[in-house]
Amino acid sequence: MSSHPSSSDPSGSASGSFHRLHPKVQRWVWSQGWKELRGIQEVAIAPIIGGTQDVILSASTASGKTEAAFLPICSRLAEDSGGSVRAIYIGPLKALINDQFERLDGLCEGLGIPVHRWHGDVSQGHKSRLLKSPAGILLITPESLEALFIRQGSALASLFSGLEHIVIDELHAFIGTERGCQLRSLLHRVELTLRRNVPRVGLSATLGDMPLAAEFLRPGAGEQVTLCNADSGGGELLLQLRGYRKRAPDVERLVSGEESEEGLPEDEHDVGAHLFKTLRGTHNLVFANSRRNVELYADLLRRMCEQAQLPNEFFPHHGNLSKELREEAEAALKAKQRPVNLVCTTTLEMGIDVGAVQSIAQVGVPPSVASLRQRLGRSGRKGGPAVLRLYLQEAELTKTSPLTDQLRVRLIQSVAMLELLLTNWFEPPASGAFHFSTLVQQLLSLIAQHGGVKAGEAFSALCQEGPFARVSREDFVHFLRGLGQRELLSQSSDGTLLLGRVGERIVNHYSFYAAFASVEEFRLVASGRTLGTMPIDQPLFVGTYLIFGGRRWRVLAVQSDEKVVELEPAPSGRVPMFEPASVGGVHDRVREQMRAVYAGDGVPRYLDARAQELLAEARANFQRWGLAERSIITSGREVHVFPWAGDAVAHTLALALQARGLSVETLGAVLSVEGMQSDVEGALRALVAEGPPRDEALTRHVANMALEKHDGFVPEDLLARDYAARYLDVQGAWRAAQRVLQ
DNA sequence: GGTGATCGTGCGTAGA
Repeated sequence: MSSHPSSSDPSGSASGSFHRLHPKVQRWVWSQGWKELRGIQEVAIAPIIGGTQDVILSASTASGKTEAAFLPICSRLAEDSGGSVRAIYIGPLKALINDQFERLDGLCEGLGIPVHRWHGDVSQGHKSRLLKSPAGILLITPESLEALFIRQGSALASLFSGLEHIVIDELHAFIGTERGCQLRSLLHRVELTLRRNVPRVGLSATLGDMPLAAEFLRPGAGEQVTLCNADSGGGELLLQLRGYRKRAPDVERLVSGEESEEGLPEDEHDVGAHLFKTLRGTHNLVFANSRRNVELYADLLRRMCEQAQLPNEFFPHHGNLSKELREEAEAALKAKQRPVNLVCTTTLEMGIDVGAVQSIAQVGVPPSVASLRQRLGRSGRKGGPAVLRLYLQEAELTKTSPLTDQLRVRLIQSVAMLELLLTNWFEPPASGAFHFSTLVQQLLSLIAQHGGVKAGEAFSALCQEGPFARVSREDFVHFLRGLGQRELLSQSSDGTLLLGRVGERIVNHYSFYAAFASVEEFRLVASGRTLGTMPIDQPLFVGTYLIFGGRRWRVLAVQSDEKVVELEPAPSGRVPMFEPASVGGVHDRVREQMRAVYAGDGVPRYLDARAQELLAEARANFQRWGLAERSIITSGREVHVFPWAGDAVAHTLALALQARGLSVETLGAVLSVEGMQSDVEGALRALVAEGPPRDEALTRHVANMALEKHDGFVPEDLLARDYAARYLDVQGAWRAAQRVLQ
């Protein structure tokens, strides 16, 4: 082992937890040349090394959270790590597992602790070796753990017999999702199999609501979870919001399919020109909201490099690009040997470490304050300020401009979100769903694991004590009957639940292991090289142009059976015509803040001159329509209702008006209703008088409620309840109706 | 003069 620096010995650190680590682990720390343990590593030792507590480690990106969890865990395993798998690490991404495997292997090698990784890209040979002589640490995805339950159900108890720790990385990515629900169920089923609890450690960078995260980590006993928080606190933030005017679309040009000389409208050029000027020569991330915009800007910026006779510095990065193209881009950014900018979707919000970047650019309305915060965390490490530039386009106004353009809702929503970001508020994760789709999966998986289960046992394992605690016994019986009718289940003469004909088929296909739904995608190939995949929902013709991988292509052939599109390089690409006002579920707080921005007169210092103009226009139009005093206005044949509340309230209100025979369109912040204002007011008054509407009265008007993977098997009434819990807010809508009428 | 509405994650086995 290497030298022991005496003056800056890690054992000299303040709280002195270092000495509790195993001597070999201490030696590894010295060998790394670390002067001291990081804050989170220091505080994590005591609660984890005891081997009995559930722990959440919350600290910023690249703060050494993995080591914080595994220095104490490895200390416990250093003398003996055999007999069975002794610690499980669960990661949301294969790439993250590969990263952590490299890091952990270095630590564990000298300790004689075997480290195994297990996911879809790991060879059968490695997997069978672990099954033959299980030991040490297992790094695995939730899906592969699911596969273990189904394929190795009877061997699981011995495989995990001596399990002492379960570590969950990127905990926040699981909270409130189908995948997170699946994970909770799997963790619970591990403990049922072993007939004892196994301490859990959750790792995360951004956990706003710690009690909620703790309850997710250990359902029913969240208050007993030890919270270790070592965030350095908010550093300096440099912020700018840049406004742009977008010309009204030239219909003639759009109809004829003709494009401006450079193939793009000038508006994108303005944003692109500023991005090019400010970012080139350094390392930055550009978040562009959709894969389509990522491709658009990556292509534009690459061509600007060409024009300036520079080597390309801009690369696209999104989930449909092939692994090779993504890894090339990530490696180039991480290496920092030459200037590299990645134009990306949410792919670079979390996960693998690409190192700190100079700045973050956000093009278009951010999806949420929470994701903005996460994105910001990628810049300004090592003491420097975090830099965020937000680019926003608003349409040039004409006599017929729609109300949302007149009110500059994109700009105002972005200002509202930045204001909330500055007060340190961000959206809590979704909660309240029943997750019936994942209950289908977990029930079938439980049956496959044991070869069959009694209904009472299944209810107790999954609902009573498991993650589906909100499902009553009565509902469960109804649910089982529905699955029986659809041949997912059958029942033996002694009442044991078995897989039915359909159940057998879906469980035995590998696509069963994931809890989330996926769309059918085409593979894009150019001269034998796979560029990536793309969901294609409309017919593609030979000769069609498209942009992908940051370049322009022409379709040569479409092979529908093989789901392959063959491409050749092309000089021009199609451009999107419209940009949605916002994406995803906007929170109540954001819309309340928007109203405050409209009604106020302060001008945030981070607005550039054009953005200030647009803000002034928005406020003038807000006043002109009298929206400070009222929330219903009539324009032409449309009545506009402003509930100043989030998407759940707006959606509920729209359904309630539809239930009264009105034709309603939801445009984010505004509901547009066809008809007379008096009719709309009458409907709202009736709604207020009758009290909060019942779910069933509203979901009747929803065309498609089956949105999750196995929803098609769930009885209609249960599905409606799940839909209402996820997407509606009846109390909020009732209060909003009262406010609107005031 | 008026469309369209996000992103991302994952996978076993047999047989050639």
